[in-house]
Amino acid sequence: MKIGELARVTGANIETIRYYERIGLLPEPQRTAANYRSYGEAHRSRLAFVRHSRDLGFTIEEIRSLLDLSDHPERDCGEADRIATGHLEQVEAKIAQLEVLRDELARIVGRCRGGLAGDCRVIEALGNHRMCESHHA
Amino acid sequence: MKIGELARVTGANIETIRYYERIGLLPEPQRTAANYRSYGEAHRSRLAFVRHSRDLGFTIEEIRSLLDLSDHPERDCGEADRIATGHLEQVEAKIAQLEVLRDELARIVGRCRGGLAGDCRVIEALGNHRMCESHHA
DNA sequence: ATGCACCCTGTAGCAACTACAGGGTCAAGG
DNA sequence: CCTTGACCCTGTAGTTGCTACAGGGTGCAT
Repeated sequence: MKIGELARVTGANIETIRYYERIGLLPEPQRTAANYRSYGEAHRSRLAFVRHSRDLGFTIEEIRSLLDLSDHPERDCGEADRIATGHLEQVEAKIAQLEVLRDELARIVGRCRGGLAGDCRVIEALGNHRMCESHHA
Repeated sequence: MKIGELARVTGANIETIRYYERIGLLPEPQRTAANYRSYGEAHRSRLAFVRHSRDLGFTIEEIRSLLDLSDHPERDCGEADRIATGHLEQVEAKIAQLEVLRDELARIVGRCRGGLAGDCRVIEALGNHRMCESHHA
């Protein structure tokens, strides 16, 4: 299959596929006589792994390690679990941080009663951290 | 006050302050005889506004608009409210998205019972979206 | 032969910084 | 007087994970 079809079946963008190849996440595929990239099932599956991991928020470097484990079935699974657990913790931390922001923003937005910028509570609050209830980031 | 002191009192990084000046968020300050930047209270307050807004997750362009309103007290406050409300909605959307990821990750991580990578449920799940319960991003 | 969809390489851009390299300034201590 | 150290300057390149060209080639149908 050519790159366009691989893009269609995986939902990835063509440029992204070439980018993954360039940074070594995907192996260089064979080429047709016309120098077109030619992919098989192994490539499709590897790209699906990468896209799925990216959708779950793993970084490229984390995915590199996960793929490496996947390529060496004799290794210990603990590393994969460690990466995933670490990532889960980061996601949880990010959620917690965004919730603080959300509450602070909601408080600020709720103060607007319309009128002129000079009297605006929103702008005033942005200039003055002491008006905040919590110590967001 | 010189740039180092401004950085200390606002918690911003020196390079970031110069960056804000370069992109026009902060006005060019006066210079001392030695060509050092020299800041006053107006700069401090403007930088505090910027840092606070960034901490709340506003983009540089949103902050540019907010600063513009702050510089024109006779304008309507509605624009500030519109920006803040829009941003709040984005934060809420991001939280919702991360919560889906978190649940999916927790499910994947929970499957690991140790052992070899070849049998690893974590790696298997990453390669296979059909094992997911929800349609995360 | 010409239009069109597809493919190629290589480079530049995005956000919002951060990190140098390579230099100047200034006050205190020996 | 000289050096050491802390500070400041400009300008450029790197970060992450793509995305968007520019400028060209290929392959098939009309």
